[in-house]
Amino acid sequence: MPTVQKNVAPSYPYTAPAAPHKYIAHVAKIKPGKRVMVYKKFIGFKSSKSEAELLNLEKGKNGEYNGFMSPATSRKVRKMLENWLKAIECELTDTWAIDTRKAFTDPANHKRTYPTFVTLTLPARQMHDDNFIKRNLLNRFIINLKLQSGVEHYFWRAEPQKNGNIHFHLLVDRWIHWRSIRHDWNKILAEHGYIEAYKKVQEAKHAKGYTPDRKEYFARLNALREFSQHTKQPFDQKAAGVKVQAAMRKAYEEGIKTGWTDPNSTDIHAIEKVESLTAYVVKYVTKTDGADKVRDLNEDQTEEITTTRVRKIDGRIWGCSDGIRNLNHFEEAIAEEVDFQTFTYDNQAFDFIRHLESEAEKKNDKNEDNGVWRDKESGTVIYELDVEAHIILKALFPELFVKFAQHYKQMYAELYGQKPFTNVEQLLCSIITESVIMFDLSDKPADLSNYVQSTTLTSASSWFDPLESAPF
DNA sequence: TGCATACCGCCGCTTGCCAG
DNA sequence: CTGGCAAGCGGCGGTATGCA
Repeated sequence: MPTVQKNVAPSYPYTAPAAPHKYIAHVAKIKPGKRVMVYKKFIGFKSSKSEAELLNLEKGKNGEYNGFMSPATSRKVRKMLENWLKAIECELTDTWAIDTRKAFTDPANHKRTYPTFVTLTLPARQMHDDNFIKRNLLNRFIINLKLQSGVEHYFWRAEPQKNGNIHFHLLVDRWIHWRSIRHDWNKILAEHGYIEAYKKVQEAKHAKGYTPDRKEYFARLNALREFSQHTKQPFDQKAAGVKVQAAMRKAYEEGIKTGWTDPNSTDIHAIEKVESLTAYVVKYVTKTDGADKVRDLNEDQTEEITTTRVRKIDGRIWGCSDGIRNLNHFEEAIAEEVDFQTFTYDNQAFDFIRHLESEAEKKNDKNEDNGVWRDKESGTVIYELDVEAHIILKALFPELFVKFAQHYKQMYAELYGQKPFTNVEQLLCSIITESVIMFDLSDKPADLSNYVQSTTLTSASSWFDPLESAPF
């Protein structure tokens, strides 16, 4: 390996070190959703810091954490969640049938890894500081989920509510009944006085019989509207209003029945399609809370905006299990540069990008970018597709689709232990019947499922790879 | 001995900028 | 747009200490 000086960027024209120095140049990154990205990726040396950058790092030392999620962090979180949820979806839906709805409504699947999105709130005015609540309430709750419900991986996000209370969004990987969640959370709340406080407030409010709260009504209505917007479901305001009123009335009756000891302090969103869930959850948890706005303003404007933004959360604003921290998107080199000579691959990743290019050209909309974002300086291109990337892959580039699918199968195996891949056979079957190109499987055992099950999955190379035998 | 608290090291979250 | 980067620092978690 040639010695490459660290922290010294090569000047251009760059004199490449002696062979075998190389770096991968153009990489196609295929995301779980509708986005495909092509960018240059260096391997072999680190870039240096400019003086301006070093100066800024110096400045950054004095900077205080502002309590908001930075754009950089929200990107990081988005990446984590996208890939985690995709790995679970991949396992749940076997062959990635387009209709994932069935998989998510089938109770049989409730025993498997299954994403559940929970919101935890305080039913009374916050009585402890943020870190106390995270350490003693949220943490306890997560530990309980792990012990009782078999939750393995989780992600949480703390946010201020409009009323100033801290509240949490929690994403876990097991199906859990809402009643169980509410029971557990309320039990923890009771130990810290929140149930007693809630009871007092409610009894005072309804001293003269049922007195619905206007604010609560509109808050609930908005939540419903927001969810249908994100999931692209039609929204009927009247019907939603009736639904909310009924729910509030019912909540009152429940409150009376339980002596206000079982507040609706938790909320679970129904999951019908994981695609919409991912988008919804990611958008929900990576909100920057108007942090960008605050940063863009000059000093005399800042005060005005400051009064309208929600208070800052003390300490950590998000957390997750270690396992999902470093999940990566699927990427494949489409062209490789060795000593700055470009070699173009004759592979499906290359063909796929060429296909996206020609599709973009076909659109030919005036004054439109045709769903393609380009940066001429760097050569980075981002394709916004009309459908999920894997749908195109499955139909037109099966070889690449298998690699993409394997990426998530592998990810799932790493997250949830070594399990027999009972789905690989189905996966292959679906590709073989649906796609134009056939795989040559003649030198593999006839009974694929046995072969696959008897193979341990310690690394990517140790398990069945149909491409190795494919004569491309 | 068992539990609670204190301490401390290290992990990981944060920042803006830049290269690609 | 995305990923990588350095380094401060909050706080997590493991370990030492204190105390009954």
